[in-house]
Amino acid sequence: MPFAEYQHCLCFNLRRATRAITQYYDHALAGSGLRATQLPILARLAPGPMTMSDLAAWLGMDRTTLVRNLRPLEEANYVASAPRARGRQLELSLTEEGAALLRKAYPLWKEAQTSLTRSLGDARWAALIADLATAGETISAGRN
Amino acid sequence: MPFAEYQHCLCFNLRRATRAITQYYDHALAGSGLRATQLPILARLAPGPMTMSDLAAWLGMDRTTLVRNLRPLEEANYVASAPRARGRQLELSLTEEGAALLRKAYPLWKEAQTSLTRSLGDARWAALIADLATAGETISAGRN
DNA sequence: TCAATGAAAGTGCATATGCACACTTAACCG
DNA sequence: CGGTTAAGTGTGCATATGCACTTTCATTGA
Repeated sequence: MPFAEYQHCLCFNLRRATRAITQYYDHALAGSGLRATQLPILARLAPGPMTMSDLAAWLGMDRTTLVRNLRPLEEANYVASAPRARGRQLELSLTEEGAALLRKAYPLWKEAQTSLTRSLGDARWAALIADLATAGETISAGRN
Repeated sequence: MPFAEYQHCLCFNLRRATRAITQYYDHALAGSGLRATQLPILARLAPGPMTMSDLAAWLGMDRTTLVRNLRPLEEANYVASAPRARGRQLELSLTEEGAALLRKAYPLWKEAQTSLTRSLGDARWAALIADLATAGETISAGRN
């Protein structure tokens, strides 16, 4: 009976850890009105506008997922979208409210980030993230 | 301007990697009719029945999330639920169809697992998963 | 010029996730 | 015996995720 082997599923173990850590950041950010999943979107737009497709590629998520994830951010006026000259491209930009929210969330995020970093130490976290990136590149290379 | 710091958010990097790896397993399992998220549920029930709460705790997910995740599995008759004598407890068990599906999915899962394992090697994956478990325990300990 | 092509964005569907809250019932207690 | 408490489960809401398919529009080519 090979069922015990499923317990070592890398996908499952990763998802379980990600659930726990996402909750941790969500609780830390609770007072800010931002979720852990929304913060990277705003942060990536802070240096300057981007198109929808480029932002989705950078975030490593399906383009159509980003369409929905942006909706509450646009309704709250944290992100603005405007058509660009070329083709149907949309230019997404951070509004002043969005920038203000990022500044407000920063200490909450920083506290969670620092505290979680301490659990393993900088070096091991860096290695872990680098390893995950390596694995991610390996499997996307396999699609070519 | 501290916005560049957000790029190193552990939560974001974990979530991005998890998205990629979940897709990888989902594609590998495509022919089986099972998703990467459903496989651990069936696998955990294979050795014997469990209650809803115990299963949710083992999976490390919110109990109410499990209620929904079980719905398609019950409708497809892979999992059966029956009330138990004590309290309102529900006893969840794998049906014969569920067990058959697990057997069918095994080679597909095994191929994905083996292939992904090769990307870093056994040792580094084991260390990575162990580190994530350590971090997870640290942050849940902080809630007491 | 106009049809074909291709790029960019959006929709419908199904599942995944967790919080706040409600419901049900067994056990416990006066 | 009746009221309270605690445990176990389910619902409503909002967001997260990706696939198949559609829509829109600029560019390319005959």
